[in-house]
Amino acid sequence: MDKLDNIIFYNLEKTIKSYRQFAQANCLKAGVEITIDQWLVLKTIGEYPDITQHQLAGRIFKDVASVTRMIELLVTKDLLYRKSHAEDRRRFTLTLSDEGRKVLELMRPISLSNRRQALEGVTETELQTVQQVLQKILHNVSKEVDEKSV
Amino acid sequence: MDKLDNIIFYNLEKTIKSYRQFAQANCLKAGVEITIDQWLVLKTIGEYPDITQHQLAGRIFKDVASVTRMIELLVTKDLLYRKSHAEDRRRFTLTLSDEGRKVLELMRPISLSNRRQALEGVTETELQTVQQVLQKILHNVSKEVDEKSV
DNA sequence: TTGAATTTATTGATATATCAATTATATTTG
DNA sequence: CAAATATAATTGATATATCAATAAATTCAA
Repeated sequence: MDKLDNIIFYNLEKTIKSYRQFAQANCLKAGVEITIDQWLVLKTIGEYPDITQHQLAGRIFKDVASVTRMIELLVTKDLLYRKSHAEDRRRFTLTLSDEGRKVLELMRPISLSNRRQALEGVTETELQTVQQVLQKILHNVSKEVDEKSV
Repeated sequence: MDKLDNIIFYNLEKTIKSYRQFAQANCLKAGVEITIDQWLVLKTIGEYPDITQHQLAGRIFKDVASVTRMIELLVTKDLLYRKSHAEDRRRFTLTLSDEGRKVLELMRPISLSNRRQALEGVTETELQTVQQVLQKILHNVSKEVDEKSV
């Protein structure tokens, strides 16, 4: 009853880790030298060109400290430029380099195919249920900001 | 269409990370000084007293290297004993200390309550669907050992 | 408009993740 | 049985996770 295998969160972790390994292996196979996490950063910057590192961290559920270091790495790899922000000198403007955009292009079909393969045999209805349940859990575990102020 | 928010794996990660933070915070609140991962190790050793580190790593989807280091830490914290295995000198016998068992006891109600809170409003049917989908995904992304040998 | 509070980001310390190389012991096989 | 192979675990290197402390710039408020 209390066994790990029956615990949904355990299975969630197991699944997501397996998927990550699968996805990572497919990137390498396709010759893209980038981690899934680094891809997430690039992709998010692509979607939100004027994002702060703080917001970025929130989007990809990482710590700002991790984001700082990932960005350093991506800059070193010449996938990303970072320059001081024009209006707010605390911030940085993050811009994809040509190389960075190329990587995103290369990754698009790969990530599509990864997802398609992983979801083979899963119906649209099932998928919706999963998304709903995830939403509920997310809501349940998010800090109830003012539970006591009621 | 291609936006991160629509990707189920992105939402899986988001949910599991939020749950982890929630669970970790509740442990600390209850005064248990242990990470969720360390708890997983202890719990697994409790369930499988004669497990090898290699098997343990498999069970908790971690690398053997990570397991080595986590065990070192748990031994340092006096939650775990490690002694050479009687029959196979490559191995170690891992045994929970009294303190380790106490931590597991303390954690039981906490993890139950964590899960109950997190799953509030999720029906049994939904839960089953999720488990099914996870199983399918897991199957899809697991190495197809002999795809080509057909 | 100055001083306090807030925001943005970095850095240090420690834990975990992952890969590759290595060591020690066991097992298999020629 | 000795040599080759396999298994169990460790170690080093590098990436990421998380917390706390700090620094710099901005905003707010008295």
